[in-house]
Amino acid sequence: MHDTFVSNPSFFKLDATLKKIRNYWQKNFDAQQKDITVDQWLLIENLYKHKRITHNELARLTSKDITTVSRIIELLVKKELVERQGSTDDRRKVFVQLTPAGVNKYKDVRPLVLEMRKTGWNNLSEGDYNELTRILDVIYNNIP
Amino acid sequence: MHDTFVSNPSFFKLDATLKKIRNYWQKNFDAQQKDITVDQWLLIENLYKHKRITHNELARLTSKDITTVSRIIELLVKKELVERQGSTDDRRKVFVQLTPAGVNKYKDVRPLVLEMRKTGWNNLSEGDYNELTRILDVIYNNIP
DNA sequence: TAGCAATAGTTGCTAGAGCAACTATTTATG
DNA sequence: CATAAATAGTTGCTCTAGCAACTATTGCTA
Repeated sequence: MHDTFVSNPSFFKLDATLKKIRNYWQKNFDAQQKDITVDQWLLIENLYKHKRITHNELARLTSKDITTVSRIIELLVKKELVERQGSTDDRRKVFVQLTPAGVNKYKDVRPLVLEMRKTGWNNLSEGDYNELTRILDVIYNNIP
Repeated sequence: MHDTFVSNPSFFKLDATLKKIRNYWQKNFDAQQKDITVDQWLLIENLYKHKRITHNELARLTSKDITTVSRIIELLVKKELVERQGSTDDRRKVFVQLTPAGVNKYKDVRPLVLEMRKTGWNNLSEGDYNELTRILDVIYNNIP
């Protein structure tokens, strides 16, 4: 591993790519008046999958800070897409789940998301996808 | 390209990896009292390379919004690591360059950055690096 | 059982991201 | 030459990120 390799700012390329994706998603959300942000979507997606979970689990699933999750949930509650329910057996916990409107939002936005993912993966094979996954996993696990 | 492939949230993995890297960098900066953020570092690195450039060019080089660059520069000016100079031939432009203290900061932080990059690339080959670069480039260019 | 540590969540703070609206200047076009 | 269009940058706004400090509750342990 020679120096040019090490000094090459791969970090930057990751950041640039992610920003471009995020931007593209947000512009499409806005253009189709979906009235959500990309991160709000990520939470909705996870809530649809897991039905009823705590802030903590949601944070872990989304790789987000608990404080960030707390605030995004707050916005989603205001939009009446999500509701909170204090746990009865452990009164520290707060469960979160989609409202019927939240479920509708998921179903409404989902096709657009699939379409955008397809656009991103254009000209790439499943092997490429596996490679990317593998490399990112190694990097992730390299970092203490 | 079957559905599991398309629906797989690669976006999420990119985001998670980047956050982990960014976090690791920041923690090391803090632990060694470098007194900068990761994005402030990215600007310093670019200013060291390009000596004297405008906000606009800096934004393009770093894939950052001009407004964001403007604000980061402001913080760096407060820290006396960077100085601004209005252009004389085009009075809309503002040139930015490192102060001597800024150059010292670059030289002080640089070894730590190289070390951290090495950590991230542990167990990966130059081929992996090329693959990652290639795939991210394709994704980047797929997006309008 | 009393007291302390651990856990779940919230609030305050600083910083980065990006859009919209604005000023100031330069360039293009009539 | 005058006016419009384009460009560089700043400011205000909302949202996300993450740290520190805080409350409330639960679990552990002497």
